[in-house]
Amino acid sequence: MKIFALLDCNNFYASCERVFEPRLLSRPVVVLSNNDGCIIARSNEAKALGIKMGEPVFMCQHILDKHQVVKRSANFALYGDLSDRVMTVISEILGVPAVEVYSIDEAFLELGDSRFSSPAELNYLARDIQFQVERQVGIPVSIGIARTKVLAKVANKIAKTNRLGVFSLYSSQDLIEENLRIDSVLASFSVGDIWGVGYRYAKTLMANGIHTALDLKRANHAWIREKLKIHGARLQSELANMPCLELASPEDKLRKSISCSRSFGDRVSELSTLETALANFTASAASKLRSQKLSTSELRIFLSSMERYDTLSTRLFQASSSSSELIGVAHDLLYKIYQANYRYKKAGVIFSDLVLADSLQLSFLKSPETAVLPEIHTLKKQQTISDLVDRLNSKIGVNTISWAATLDTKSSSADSPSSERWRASKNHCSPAYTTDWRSLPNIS
DNA sequence: TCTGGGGTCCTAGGACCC
DNA sequence: TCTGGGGTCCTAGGACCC
Repeated sequence: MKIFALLDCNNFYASCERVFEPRLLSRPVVVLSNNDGCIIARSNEAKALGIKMGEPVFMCQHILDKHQVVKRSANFALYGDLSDRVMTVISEILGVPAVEVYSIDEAFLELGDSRFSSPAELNYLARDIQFQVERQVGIPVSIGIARTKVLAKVANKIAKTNRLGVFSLYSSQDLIEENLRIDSVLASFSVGDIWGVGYRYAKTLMANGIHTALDLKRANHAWIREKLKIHGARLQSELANMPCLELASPEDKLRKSISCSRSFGDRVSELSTLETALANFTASAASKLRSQKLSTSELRIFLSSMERYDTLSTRLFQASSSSSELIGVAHDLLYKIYQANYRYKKAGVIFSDLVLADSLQLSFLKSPETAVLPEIHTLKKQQTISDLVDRLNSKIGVNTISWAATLDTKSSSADSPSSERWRASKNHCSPAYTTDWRSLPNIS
């Protein structure tokens, strides 16, 4: 029987900000969403002040001011890079046969086999992992251990809230004894804190007298199956220490969609501004696509204003990852759904039906536009241009070279002090210390 | 008097996660 | 006045096929 560990970085974004700014270590820190609109991460000190996750900044401004809370705009270039480093450290540790990167700040680890490793040995291993990540990357982590993923999540939550570092629900080779101990833990674990039980399910469950994880485990299976569907059935099994979720393999983890969307810094009505914004989103999503060696077969765009939400998608004749081609497609869709007289507040682009670029299937049919058969060398040429742009930008610096359509050249300087009104404001952003040469920290 | 069975594909909506 | 962004999965219903 396998044992799972869930490793979770503590207050990840706030901790990332502290790696290069150690003076923040004892101060309350919050990280803000795009447009500096919402709180998306808090240090322990900020949590203690009562600042809530997802809270709009203007609603807790008084607390931020009063306690001189340090604000940082989200710096995903930095967080993504530190995340990669954490995952690399974990996967190089002996005694961890497999790793599933679950999110930017979490990973499930497989920790050998209960027939060969005692609970004490696995606790020791987890302490070592925690130590290595903190020493090599500078990010504090908590680890939960159990025989199922859901229970490992429970254990992790307990490790985190009680600042234990490591907490295990795999406590004995004797299952009966272990299950008794698990029940005592589940009895004081809120049902809404279980992984997979969100706001709505929690409401339904509590309205029916199910308040703790133990209540859920013991609830009528058919009723749970009806209300929480297949998901609930799995949850009950996992809570009962019977694994039914496995560690996902890298193939399972292949992206099914890639998107890029933004709320605008200001409301936008002009078509030319929307063209520029969508070109930027498309170029950014296409570059993500290429970094994962994928091509997209379907492109969808959406526009939203106060009054309406419009979306339109199209299938590509031939899967592509070429920025210039995809920008053209996005613009064609834009012209079909754009309506003047609306003040748009957000737009985005979504690629789906992704295929691995190296197993690209060429069409046997002629393209409806050009009436020629797609040829491998024209695809290669487009690919080469995009690759070159990616290489220059990663070698010399972000935006060293960009697509003309992404530059705002049309709007006059008269209507707005900034020609990029669609761009969100980011007034408290730390440098991209680890991903841009120009932002390399100086030590003097 | 009698009206099947087995599919696929697509979309929208709803739930969840970090 | 001011409320993010990027994902996944499941289900139901409709249109359509033979």
